[in-house]
Amino acid sequence: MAEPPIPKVSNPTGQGFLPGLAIDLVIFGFHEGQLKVLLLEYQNTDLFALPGGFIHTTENLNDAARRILVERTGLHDIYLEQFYVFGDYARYDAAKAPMTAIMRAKGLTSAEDHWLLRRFVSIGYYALVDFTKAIPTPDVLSDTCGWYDFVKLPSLMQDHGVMVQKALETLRISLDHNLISFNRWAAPLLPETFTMGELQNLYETILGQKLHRSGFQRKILGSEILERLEKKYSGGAHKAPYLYRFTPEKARS
Amino acid sequence: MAEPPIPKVSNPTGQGFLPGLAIDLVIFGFHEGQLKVLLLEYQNTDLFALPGGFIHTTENLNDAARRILVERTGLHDIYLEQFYVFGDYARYDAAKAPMTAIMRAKGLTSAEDHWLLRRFVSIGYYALVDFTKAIPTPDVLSDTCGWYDFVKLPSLMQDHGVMVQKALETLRISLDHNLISFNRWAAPLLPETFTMGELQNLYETILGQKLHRSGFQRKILGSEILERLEKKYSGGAHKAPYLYRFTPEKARS
DNA sequence: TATTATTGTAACAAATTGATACAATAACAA
DNA sequence: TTGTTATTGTATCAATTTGTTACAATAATA
Repeated sequence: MAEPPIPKVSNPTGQGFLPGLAIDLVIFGFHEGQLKVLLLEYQNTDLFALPGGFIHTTENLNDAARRILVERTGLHDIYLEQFYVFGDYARYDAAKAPMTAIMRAKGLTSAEDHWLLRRFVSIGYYALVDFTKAIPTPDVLSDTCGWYDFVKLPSLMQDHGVMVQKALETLRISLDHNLISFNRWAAPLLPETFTMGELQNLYETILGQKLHRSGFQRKILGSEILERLEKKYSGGAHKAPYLYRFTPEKARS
Repeated sequence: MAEPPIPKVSNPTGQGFLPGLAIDLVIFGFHEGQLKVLLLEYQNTDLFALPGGFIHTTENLNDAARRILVERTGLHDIYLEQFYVFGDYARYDAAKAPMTAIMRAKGLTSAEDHWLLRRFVSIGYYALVDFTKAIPTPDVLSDTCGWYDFVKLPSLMQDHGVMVQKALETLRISLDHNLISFNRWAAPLLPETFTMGELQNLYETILGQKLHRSGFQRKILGSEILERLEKKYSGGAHKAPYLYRFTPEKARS
């Protein structure tokens, strides 16, 4: 984040950006059994899209992903991970109509050779946060920026639907591996301390299937990523569950 | 592979290519317990490098990877898979010296603003073949193109060493999943029919560790990817092993 | 007809996972 | 106080998978 963001609207030649290369973000949101995806709507269009953007000419790719997240959604300090590059030529044609509409809505000339209408290869990054803690704000290009239920996503621009699917596959495969990273930043998936039930609910929501309570507890406790704290008196008419927290980095082997 | 390859040497502006975007290939070669990597040496330099190249403006990314493989190594019909995008800005500086040397060796002007000296983001693809069946031929840019033992790789240009490491990690994690794909093309890792021992040797070489014979057999037979054929009379003073082949696609569930 | 090397598989132990059961409570209601 | 209820932590046992060892089968060769 070395450079100030270049206002995109007043950048008719795409100067300062790596040409032909974009980043798109699939930000999954979780809370109490719900899975959502962060989408934005371009002004005066009916198009839903993933937040995306371009890479500054002197910027690391991973830094660009983080910057784009901030600029387009207002969210910051979120753990992002690469998952795939989308580079079919057919993306180009698929992008023309929606991009022209977006530009027209913005009052931009949609000259045939405008840089935004050229072919782009897009690098996909994904993240997972608590959507009640990550309140997005639309940027200057977007009407809205908000959370949409995964089970009833609106249809998305271009190949963004494919991106979401591929990101979810990656997330499911690597949930164990990335859980702590996802949780260490702003908008963590779980509060500082949480119950085993809350953690299991997170797993079940992401994986889209029920897990056996006993086996889950055994697996998680066996992995030694958790530290048990005092009990939580929830007010419910039942035994109070223990609270846990992720073992601080320094204390792990 | 719609377009004829553009001779790179006589392309002083990089026309016809997506700017700033490259593909680099980590081609692993296996044979009888040895693991190798395909490297090339640029003319009149001491630089070893991964085969790489650029993407035509109307070409699918995955097609570009296959074309680059053919153009730079002469190998064709090999299953390639994306594994990571290398996009740190520091790659830029790291590339300057070697690229200048390569260009000078080629008699090219190394003007500061030459397109090859600009910043590139590189998409990594990897593959796994039998290096005795995949005989590479150097292209017009390279002195040599050949197989190098993984355990004593020469030091590589720019961040190509990091790429090899990352590719191997990916290969190890997804060997089960991609084995049949790697084997279905030219230069398959195993002959049409092979013994269980040969398959186990492949696994041990890629994973870099010994596996228990009994357990390996159980796992592989249990996965039902193999069909047992007649025995192989090897000439050795011992019981003849069965031959196997991968179950043809159509016969699998 | 032994000998040797290697293979296929059985056999058993050890470890992991799946399923069920049950004791231990917080809160609440009688 | 004393049930009642819901939920948690864990024990228990079964089922499955994995790790290890053992052994019979058997080509080539001496």
